[in-house]
Amino acid sequence: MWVSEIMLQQTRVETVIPYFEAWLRRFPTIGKLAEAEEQEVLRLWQGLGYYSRARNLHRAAREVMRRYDGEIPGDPTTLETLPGIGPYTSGAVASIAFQVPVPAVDGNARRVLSRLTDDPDPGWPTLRRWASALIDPEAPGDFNQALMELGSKICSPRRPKCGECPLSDFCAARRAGTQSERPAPRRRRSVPRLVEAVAVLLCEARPSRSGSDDVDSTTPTRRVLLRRRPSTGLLGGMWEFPGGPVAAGEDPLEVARRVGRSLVSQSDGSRLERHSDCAAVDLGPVQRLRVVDHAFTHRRLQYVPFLFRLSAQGPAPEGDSELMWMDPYEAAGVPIPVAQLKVLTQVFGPTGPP
DNA sequence: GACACGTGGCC
DNA sequence: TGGCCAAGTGT
Repeated sequence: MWVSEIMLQQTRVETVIPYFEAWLRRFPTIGKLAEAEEQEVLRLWQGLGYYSRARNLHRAAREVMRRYDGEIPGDPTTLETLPGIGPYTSGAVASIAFQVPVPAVDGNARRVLSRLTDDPDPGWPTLRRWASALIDPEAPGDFNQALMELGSKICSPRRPKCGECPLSDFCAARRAGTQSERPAPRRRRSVPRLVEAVAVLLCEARPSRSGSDDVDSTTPTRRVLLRRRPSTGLLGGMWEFPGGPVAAGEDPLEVARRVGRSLVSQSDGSRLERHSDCAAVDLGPVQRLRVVDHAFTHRRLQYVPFLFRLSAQGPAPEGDSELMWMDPYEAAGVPIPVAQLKVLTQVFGPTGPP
Protein backbone atom coordinates (compact mmCIF):
# COMPACT_ATOMS: atom_id res chain seq x y z
CA MET A 1 0.00 0.00 0.00
CA TRP A 2 2.70 2.41 1.07
CA VAL A 3 4.99 1.24 -1.70
CA SER A 4 2.26 1.53 -4.32
CA GLU A 5 1.42 5.10 -3.26
CA ILE A 6 5.04 6.14 -3.60
CA MET A 7 5.41 4.43 -6.97
CA LEU A 8 2.21 6.00 -8.24
CA GLN A 9 3.39 9.53 -7.54
CA GLN A 10 3.46 11.22 -10.95
CA THR A 11 3.39 7.82 -12.62
CA ARG A 12 0.73 5.79 -14.45
CA VAL A 13 -0.73 2.63 -13.03
CA GLU A 14 0.17 0.48 -16.05
CA THR A 15 3.78 1.58 -15.74
CA VAL A 16 3.90 0.84 -12.03
CA ILE A 17 2.38 -2.66 -11.97
CA PRO A 18 5.38 -4.74 -13.10
CA TYR A 19 7.70 -2.73 -10.86
CA PHE A 20 5.36 -3.15 -7.93
CA GLU A 21 5.22 -6.93 -8.35
CA ALA A 22 8.96 -7.31 -8.70
CA TRP A 23 9.45 -5.05 -5.72
CA LEU A 24 7.22 -7.08 -3.41
CA ARG A 25 8.88 -10.30 -4.53
CA ARG A 26 12.26 -8.92 -3.54
CA PHE A 27 11.13 -6.88 -0.52
CA PRO A 28 8.12 -8.66 0.98
CA THR A 29 8.60 -6.87 4.31
CA ILE A 30 9.82 -3.50 5.48
CA GLY A 31 12.64 -5.29 7.23
CA LYS A 32 13.91 -6.79 3.97
CA LEU A 33 13.87 -3.37 2.35
CA ALA A 34 15.66 -1.79 5.29
CA GLU A 35 18.42 -4.41 5.11
CA ALA A 36 19.02 -3.96 1.39
CA GLU A 37 21.75 -1.86 -0.15
CA GLU A 38 20.65 1.40 -1.74
CA GLN A 39 22.18 0.32 -5.05
CA GLU A 40 19.89 -2.69 -5.24
CA VAL A 41 16.89 -0.56 -4.30
CA LEU A 42 17.70 1.83 -7.14
CA ARG A 43 18.22 -1.08 -9.52
CA LEU A 44 14.66 -2.26 -8.90
CA TRP A 45 13.46 1.30 -9.45
CA GLN A 46 15.44 1.61 -12.70
CA GLY A 47 13.20 3.05 -15.40
CA LEU A 48 10.52 4.38 -13.07
CA GLY A 49 12.07 7.81 -12.75
CA TYR A 50 12.13 10.27 -9.86
CA TYR A 51 14.76 8.17 -8.15
CA SER A 52 14.68 10.20 -4.96
CA ARG A 53 11.41 8.38 -4.28
CA ALA A 54 13.33 5.11 -4.07
CA ARG A 55 16.08 6.57 -1.94
CA ASN A 56 13.54 8.15 0.40
CA LEU A 57 11.46 4.99 0.63
CA HIS A 58 14.59 3.06 1.54
CA ARG A 59 15.53 5.58 4.22
CA ALA A 60 11.99 5.62 5.52
CA ALA A 61 11.96 1.82 5.81
CA ARG A 62 15.09 1.97 7.92
CA GLU A 63 13.53 4.65 10.09
CA VAL A 64 10.38 2.59 10.58
CA MET A 65 12.49 -0.35 11.72
CA ARG A 66 14.57 1.76 14.06
CA ARG A 67 12.00 4.11 15.55
CA TYR A 68 8.69 2.33 15.18
CA ASP A 69 9.70 -1.27 15.76
CA GLY A 70 8.89 -2.15 12.16
CA GLU A 71 5.28 -0.99 12.35
CA ILE A 72 4.13 1.71 9.94
CA PRO A 73 2.61 4.53 11.99
CA GLY A 74 -1.07 5.21 11.28
CA ASP A 75 -1.08 8.83 12.33
CA PRO A 76 -0.81 11.21 9.38
CA THR A 77 1.35 13.68 11.25
CA THR A 78 3.83 10.97 12.18
CA LEU A 79 3.74 9.60 8.64
CA GLU A 80 4.75 12.97 7.27
CA THR A 81 7.95 12.91 9.27
CA LEU A 82 9.11 10.01 7.11
CA PRO A 83 11.13 10.93 4.02
CA GLY A 84 9.11 10.82 0.80
CA ILE A 85 5.77 11.14 2.55
CA GLY A 86 4.00 14.46 2.14
CA PRO A 87 0.45 15.68 2.63
CA TYR A 88 -1.06 13.49 -0.09
CA THR A 89 0.66 10.21 0.76
CA SER A 90 0.14 10.59 4.50
CA GLY A 91 -3.57 11.10 3.92
CA ALA A 92 -3.78 8.18 1.52
CA VAL A 93 -1.96 5.74 3.81
CA ALA A 94 -3.75 6.89 6.98
CA SER A 95 -7.22 6.82 5.45
CA ILE A 96 -6.93 3.68 3.33
CA ALA A 97 -4.82 1.49 5.59
CA PHE A 98 -5.83 2.86 9.01
CA GLN A 99 -9.33 4.29 8.44
CA VAL A 100 -8.30 7.71 9.72
CA PRO A 101 -10.80 10.32 8.44
CA VAL A 102 -8.33 12.62 6.68
CA PRO A 103 -8.41 13.82 3.07
CA ALA A 104 -5.99 12.61 0.40
CA VAL A 105 -6.04 15.17 -2.37
CA ASP A 106 -4.02 14.28 -5.44
CA GLY A 107 -4.14 15.81 -8.90
CA ASN A 108 -7.28 13.88 -9.82
CA ALA A 109 -9.17 14.87 -6.68
CA ARG A 110 -8.03 18.44 -7.16
CA ARG A 111 -9.47 18.48 -10.68
CA VAL A 112 -12.82 17.11 -9.50
CA LEU A 113 -13.07 19.67 -6.70
CA SER A 114 -11.95 22.48 -8.96
CA ARG A 115 -14.74 21.64 -11.41
CA LEU A 116 -17.41 21.05 -8.79
CA THR A 117 -16.85 24.56 -7.49
CA ASP A 118 -15.72 26.10 -10.77
CA ASP A 119 -12.68 27.48 -8.98
CA PRO A 120 -9.86 27.72 -11.55
CA ASP A 121 -7.06 27.44 -9.02
CA PRO A 122 -8.06 26.34 -5.52
CA GLY A 123 -5.23 26.48 -2.98
CA TRP A 124 -4.28 23.37 -1.06
CA PRO A 125 -5.80 24.60 2.22
CA THR A 126 -9.08 25.16 0.38
CA LEU A 127 -8.93 21.74 -1.22
CA ARG A 128 -8.31 20.05 2.11
CA ARG A 129 -11.22 21.94 3.64
CA TRP A 130 -13.59 20.89 0.87
CA ALA A 131 -12.43 17.29 0.97
CA SER A 132 -12.69 17.20 4.76
CA ALA A 133 -16.24 18.48 4.58
CA LEU A 134 -17.28 15.83 2.07
CA ILE A 135 -15.43 12.85 3.49
CA ASP A 136 -17.35 9.87 4.82
CA PRO A 137 -15.97 9.34 8.35
CA GLU A 138 -17.16 5.74 8.28
CA ALA A 139 -15.18 4.92 5.14
CA PRO A 140 -12.54 7.62 4.58
CA GLY A 141 -10.33 5.37 2.49
CA ASP A 142 -13.15 4.43 0.15
CA PHE A 143 -14.19 8.05 -0.17
CA ASN A 144 -10.70 9.24 -0.99
CA GLN A 145 -10.17 6.48 -3.52
CA ALA A 146 -13.58 7.11 -5.08
CA LEU A 147 -12.81 10.81 -5.49
CA MET A 148 -9.49 10.04 -7.16
CA GLU A 149 -11.01 7.31 -9.29
CA LEU A 150 -13.74 9.67 -10.46
CA GLY A 151 -11.11 12.18 -11.49
CA SER A 152 -9.13 9.51 -13.28
CA LYS A 153 -11.91 7.70 -15.14
CA ILE A 154 -14.75 10.21 -15.62
CA CYS A 155 -13.60 13.69 -14.74
CA SER A 156 -10.55 13.40 -16.96
CA PRO A 157 -8.29 16.33 -17.83
CA ARG A 158 -9.47 16.42 -21.44
CA ARG A 159 -12.93 15.52 -22.71
CA PRO A 160 -14.50 14.77 -19.33
CA LYS A 161 -17.38 12.28 -19.54
CA CYS A 162 -19.97 14.48 -17.83
CA GLY A 163 -22.78 12.32 -19.18
CA GLU A 164 -21.55 9.42 -17.05
CA CYS A 165 -20.76 11.51 -14.00
CA PRO A 166 -22.91 10.97 -10.91
CA LEU A 167 -22.08 14.49 -9.75
CA SER A 168 -22.85 16.38 -12.94
CA ASP A 169 -26.04 17.87 -11.46
CA PHE A 170 -24.00 19.47 -8.67
CA CYS A 171 -21.11 20.60 -10.83
CA ALA A 172 -20.64 24.36 -11.10
CA ALA A 173 -18.22 24.08 -14.01
CA ARG A 174 -20.65 21.85 -15.87
CA ARG A 175 -23.40 24.44 -15.43
CA ALA A 176 -21.07 27.20 -16.59
CA GLY A 177 -19.68 25.07 -19.44
CA THR A 178 -16.15 25.65 -18.21
CA GLN A 179 -15.31 22.07 -17.25
CA SER A 180 -12.55 21.69 -19.83
CA GLU A 181 -10.89 24.86 -18.53
CA ARG A 182 -10.81 23.72 -14.92
CA PRO A 183 -8.45 23.71 -13.25
CA ALA A 184 -6.58 26.42 -15.09
CA PRO A 185 -3.36 25.06 -16.59
CA ARG A 186 -0.09 26.11 -15.02
CA ARG A 187 2.09 27.97 -17.42
CA ARG A 188 5.29 26.17 -18.16
CA ARG A 189 8.70 27.59 -18.73
CA SER A 190 10.62 26.57 -21.79
CA VAL A 191 13.08 23.78 -21.22
CA PRO A 192 16.74 24.37 -22.01
CA ARG A 193 18.32 22.12 -24.63
CA LEU A 194 21.71 20.77 -23.74
CA VAL A 195 24.26 18.64 -25.54
CA GLU A 196 26.41 16.19 -23.63
CA ALA A 197 29.41 14.31 -25.02
CA VAL A 198 29.69 10.75 -23.75
CA ALA A 199 32.91 8.73 -23.65
CA VAL A 200 32.35 4.99 -23.80
CA LEU A 201 35.65 3.38 -22.89
CA LEU A 202 35.53 -0.26 -23.96
CA CYS A 203 38.16 -2.79 -23.07
CA GLU A 204 38.15 -6.08 -24.94
CA ALA A 205 40.91 -7.96 -23.21
CA ARG A 206 41.87 -11.38 -24.51
CA PRO A 207 43.48 -13.54 -21.91
CA SER A 208 47.24 -13.28 -22.33
CA ARG A 209 47.76 -16.90 -21.34
CA SER A 210 47.58 -19.38 -24.21
CA GLY A 211 47.50 -23.16 -24.35
CA SER A 212 44.34 -23.55 -22.40
CA ASP A 213 41.26 -25.07 -23.94
CA ASP A 214 39.04 -23.43 -21.39
CA VAL A 215 36.21 -21.66 -23.16
CA ASP A 216 36.56 -18.67 -20.92
CA SER A 217 40.13 -18.16 -21.95
CA THR A 218 39.19 -17.65 -25.58
CA THR A 219 36.27 -15.36 -24.91
CA PRO A 220 37.39 -11.79 -24.56
CA THR A 221 36.17 -10.01 -21.49
CA ARG A 222 34.41 -6.86 -22.49
CA ARG A 223 34.21 -4.12 -19.95
CA VAL A 224 33.10 -0.54 -20.05
CA LEU A 225 33.99 2.23 -17.66
CA LEU A 226 30.99 3.53 -15.72
CA ARG A 227 30.76 6.30 -13.19
CA ARG A 228 28.33 6.69 -10.35
CA ARG A 229 26.59 10.01 -9.99
CA PRO A 230 26.55 11.84 -6.68
CA SER A 231 23.89 10.43 -4.40
CA THR A 232 21.75 13.55 -4.48
CA GLY A 233 20.30 15.61 -7.29
CA LEU A 234 19.50 14.54 -10.83
CA LEU A 235 19.63 10.74 -11.22
CA GLY A 236 21.34 10.55 -7.83
CA GLY A 237 23.24 7.33 -7.20
CA MET A 238 22.72 6.04 -10.73
CA TRP A 239 25.57 4.81 -12.97
CA GLU A 240 26.35 6.33 -16.34
CA PHE A 241 29.05 6.71 -18.92
CA PRO A 242 31.45 9.53 -18.15
CA GLY A 243 30.74 12.62 -20.16
CA GLY A 244 30.72 16.35 -20.17
CA PRO A 245 28.68 19.30 -21.39
CA VAL A 246 29.29 20.52 -24.93
CA ALA A 247 29.26 24.29 -25.24
CA ALA A 248 27.79 25.95 -28.31
CA GLY A 249 30.16 25.64 -31.24
CA GLU A 250 32.26 23.03 -29.47
CA ASP A 251 33.03 19.66 -31.04
CA PRO A 252 31.45 16.81 -29.05
CA LEU A 253 34.29 14.48 -30.07
CA GLU A 254 36.87 16.80 -28.54
CA VAL A 255 34.93 16.90 -25.30
CA ALA A 256 34.66 13.11 -25.28
CA ARG A 257 38.39 12.75 -25.95
CA ARG A 258 39.17 15.11 -23.12
CA VAL A 259 36.94 13.16 -20.77
CA GLY A 260 38.42 9.84 -21.89
CA ARG A 261 41.97 11.07 -21.57
CA SER A 262 41.45 12.39 -18.09
CA LEU A 263 40.04 9.04 -17.02
CA VAL A 264 42.83 6.81 -18.30
CA SER A 265 45.53 9.11 -17.03
CA GLN A 266 44.17 10.09 -13.70
CA SER A 267 46.17 7.54 -11.76
CA ASP A 268 49.90 7.63 -11.31
CA GLY A 269 52.28 7.42 -14.26
CA SER A 270 53.63 3.98 -13.50
CA ARG A 271 50.25 2.42 -13.94
CA LEU A 272 49.76 4.31 -17.14
CA GLU A 273 53.00 2.87 -18.45
CA ARG A 274 51.94 -0.67 -17.72
CA HIS A 275 48.73 0.08 -19.52
CA SER A 276 50.37 2.04 -22.25
CA ASP A 277 47.59 1.15 -24.65
CA CYS A 278 45.35 3.37 -22.67
CA ALA A 279 47.27 6.34 -23.84
CA ALA A 280 45.86 5.48 -27.23
CA VAL A 281 42.58 6.98 -26.20
CA ASP A 282 43.33 9.98 -28.30
CA LEU A 283 44.84 8.00 -31.15
CA GLY A 284 42.94 4.75 -31.22
CA PRO A 285 39.90 3.93 -33.28
CA VAL A 286 36.95 6.07 -32.41
CA GLN A 287 33.50 4.96 -33.33
CA ARG A 288 30.51 7.23 -33.39
CA LEU A 289 27.51 5.78 -31.67
CA ARG A 290 23.90 6.71 -32.25
CA VAL A 291 22.84 9.96 -30.66
CA VAL A 292 20.33 9.58 -27.84
CA ASP A 293 17.76 12.29 -27.33
CA HIS A 294 16.21 12.41 -23.92
CA ALA A 295 13.60 14.76 -22.54
CA PHE A 296 13.47 15.32 -18.82
CA THR A 297 10.71 17.41 -17.31
CA HIS A 298 12.92 20.45 -16.98
CA ARG A 299 15.56 20.01 -19.67
CA ARG A 300 16.11 18.33 -22.99
CA LEU A 301 19.37 16.51 -23.32
CA GLN A 302 21.16 15.20 -26.39
CA TYR A 303 23.76 12.58 -25.58
CA VAL A 304 26.46 12.28 -28.26
CA PRO A 305 28.34 9.07 -27.48
CA PHE A 306 31.72 7.97 -28.81
CA LEU A 307 33.19 4.51 -28.43
CA PHE A 308 36.90 4.27 -27.67
CA ARG A 309 38.31 0.77 -27.97
CA LEU A 310 41.14 0.18 -25.58
CA SER A 311 43.20 -2.96 -25.85
CA ALA A 312 43.98 -2.87 -22.18
CA GLN A 313 41.83 -1.91 -19.28
CA GLY A 314 42.71 1.41 -17.87
CA PRO A 315 43.64 1.74 -14.25
CA ALA A 316 40.60 1.21 -12.08
CA PRO A 317 41.18 3.80 -9.44
CA GLU A 318 41.19 1.86 -6.20
CA GLY A 319 39.23 3.45 -3.44
CA ASP A 320 37.32 5.39 -6.02
CA SER A 321 34.03 3.56 -5.98
CA GLU A 322 32.53 6.18 -8.25
CA LEU A 323 34.40 4.72 -11.21
CA MET A 324 34.23 1.06 -12.19
CA TRP A 325 35.00 -1.23 -15.12
CA MET A 326 32.00 -3.48 -15.67
CA ASP A 327 31.27 -6.43 -17.90
CA PRO A 328 27.75 -6.90 -19.29
CA TYR A 329 26.69 -8.96 -16.30
CA GLU A 330 27.89 -6.41 -13.78
CA ALA A 331 26.37 -3.54 -15.72
CA ALA A 332 23.01 -5.32 -15.66
CA GLY A 333 23.17 -5.36 -11.89
CA VAL A 334 23.62 -1.67 -11.21
CA PRO A 335 21.06 1.13 -11.61
CA ILE A 336 21.41 2.97 -14.91
CA PRO A 337 19.07 5.69 -16.19
CA VAL A 338 17.06 4.97 -19.33
CA ALA A 339 18.98 7.28 -21.67
CA GLN A 340 22.30 5.72 -20.64
CA LEU A 341 20.80 2.26 -21.13
CA LYS A 342 20.23 3.22 -24.74
CA VAL A 343 23.93 3.91 -25.06
CA LEU A 344 24.85 0.72 -23.22
CA THR A 345 22.77 -1.51 -25.48
CA GLN A 346 24.64 -0.12 -28.48
CA VAL A 347 27.80 -1.53 -26.97
CA PHE A 348 26.71 -4.71 -25.22
CA GLY A 349 23.37 -5.46 -26.83
CA PRO A 350 20.32 -6.00 -24.65
CA THR A 351 21.25 -6.88 -21.10
CA GLY A 352 19.13 -8.21 -18.31
CA PRO A 353 15.53 -7.47 -17.41
CA PRO A 354 14.14 -3.89 -17.56
C1' DG B 1 6.43 29.89 -3.65
C1' DA B 2 9.33 28.57 -7.20
C1' DC B 3 11.96 25.13 -8.81
C1' DA B 4 14.15 20.44 -9.26
C1' DC B 5 13.12 15.95 -10.06
C1' DG B 6 12.23 10.82 -14.89
C1' DT B 7 9.73 8.54 -17.87
C1' DG B 8 6.37 6.97 -21.32
C1' DG B 9 2.08 7.82 -23.75
C1' DC B 10 -0.74 10.73 -26.44
C1' DC B 11 -1.97 13.80 -30.33
C1' DT C 1 8.69 15.89 -33.91
C1' DG C 2 7.54 18.39 -29.84
C1' DG C 3 4.61 19.93 -26.31
C1' DC C 4 1.69 18.32 -22.75
C1' DC C 5 0.29 15.36 -19.29
C1' DA C 6 0.20 11.76 -15.06
C1' DA C 7 -1.92 9.08 -8.08
C1' DG C 8 3.85 14.77 -5.16
C1' DT C 9 7.86 15.72 -2.29
C1' DG C 10 12.00 18.16 -0.86
C1' DT C 11 14.51 22.26 -0.71
